[in-house]
Amino acid sequence: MATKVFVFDGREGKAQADAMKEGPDISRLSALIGDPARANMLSALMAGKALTAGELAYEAGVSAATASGHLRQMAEAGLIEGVSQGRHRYFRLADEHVQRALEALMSLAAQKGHLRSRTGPRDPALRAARVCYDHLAGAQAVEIYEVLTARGLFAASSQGIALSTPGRAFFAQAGFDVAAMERARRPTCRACLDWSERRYHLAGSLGAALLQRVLDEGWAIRAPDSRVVTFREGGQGALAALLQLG
Amino acid sequence: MATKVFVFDGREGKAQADAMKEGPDISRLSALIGDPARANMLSALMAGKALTAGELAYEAGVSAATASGHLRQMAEAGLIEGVSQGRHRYFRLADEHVQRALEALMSLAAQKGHLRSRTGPRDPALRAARVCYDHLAGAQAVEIYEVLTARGLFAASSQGIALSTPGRAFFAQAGFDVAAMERARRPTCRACLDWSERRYHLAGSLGAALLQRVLDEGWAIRAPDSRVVTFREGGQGALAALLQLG
DNA sequence: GGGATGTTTCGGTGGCGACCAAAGTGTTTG
DNA sequence: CAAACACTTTGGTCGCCACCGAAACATCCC
Repeated sequence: MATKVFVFDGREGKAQADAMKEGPDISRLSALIGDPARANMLSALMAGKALTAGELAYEAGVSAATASGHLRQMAEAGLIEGVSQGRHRYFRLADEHVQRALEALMSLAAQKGHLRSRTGPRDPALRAARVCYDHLAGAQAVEIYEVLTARGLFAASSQGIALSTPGRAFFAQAGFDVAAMERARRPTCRACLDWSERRYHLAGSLGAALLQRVLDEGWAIRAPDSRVVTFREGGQGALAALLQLG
Repeated sequence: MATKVFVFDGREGKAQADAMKEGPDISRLSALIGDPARANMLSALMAGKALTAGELAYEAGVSAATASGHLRQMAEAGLIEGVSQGRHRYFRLADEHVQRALEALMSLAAQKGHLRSRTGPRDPALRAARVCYDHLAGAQAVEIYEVLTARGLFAASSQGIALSTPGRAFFAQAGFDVAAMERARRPTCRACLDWSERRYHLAGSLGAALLQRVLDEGWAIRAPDSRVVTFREGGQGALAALLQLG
């Protein structure tokens, strides 16, 4: 017993483990996400809409008191942000980093067979076209992204993807202020993994601008209490014409 | 009180929450990752090397008995895989999906200020060049990726990035069997977020082939007990010449 | 064979945290 | 102003899980 490598008495062990950590503290955030009630809240927030504390309590299946505690913890950890509005308090995911990490976890869980049920939203309208944060998602959005990609409008960049030279010209000609977008800090283009389709769609400031255009032009309207995007008669065609699809 | 929206009695709430889940069960895996001991083990495995149960127990700062239990749980959940070799049992991350999810969590934790200490590995040699799974990582790898990207060798694809037409020609001419890679199921190119640099480097079968070439040609050697890659005299230049850098 | 080393199983202990009810704070409505 | 509503805080209970020691396998080395 002379050469025992390390001793545990419940205290030294902990201290050593602490000293050993060098990377980011992955466990704190994961433990937060790991509670079923909190995970349900986060999943509900993945839709991109802000929800009240009461709605989140309902989603999680816990009492308002318990939910409040959970929300405080997640807000302190930087996973979510809450803004008070009257007697309600609205919560949303803090930023897209959180969204991306949750996406990765959901994708992993699905791939590992740890899924609780079917993939993605069951509502056909949701699968077809919906809002993801501030851009368009769903089968249509995936299709659009793939067609544009096949046309060579996006190039790989050190940050992910970016507009290629023809892409820059194309979107400028389509009426987007590409130059302003590329000056801003936010990435112009980002490939965002689609929740229901498991393929990519367009995000970033260009993706947001595209959704804005669709709504501004009245080609589609956003349902007030869901993230469904409903195209009006001719809206699809107008969007296809703008992007010169097929 | 006629229109009370929902009732909690502690049992209906739970049942309701279960029925409500539709997405993947994100909480199970997150709870596993959320324990500090398990998170330390996973962080240690992020280097890509297989480690024995004892080594992982030491990394986590827990007894061998406790570690064994943790490892069993993570293996059952599909996070890690263990192979017995003699009286040792070697564990590694199950696949690159796990790696990607952990990367996303580490990135998020770092960005949220939840880091326990400095970013990435402290060892300068590790920061410069190391192995990430089966490809090259570190400052050099990031630099290489950015130069190649700036030359337009990669294009955005529906799967992430892919070889552009000039890229395909370039690598074929450099002696890589590009056609075979693109026939295989594994993505030829993938942008992998670099642990220490926080920027992308090249992964996928092309990234693996590149590392293989570097090792085969004797331009660099892989240290036996770490993931450091040490370039020999002239190795850097030979690699730069192959890729026509600078 | 025997002894050292590595890993797992078993039994029992302890502590952390999720949970709710009830009371407290702030906001809207009548 | 009072009453209803939305949320948060407090106090206390309970269950789960990480943890260890000891013992049981398993494997290698001499």
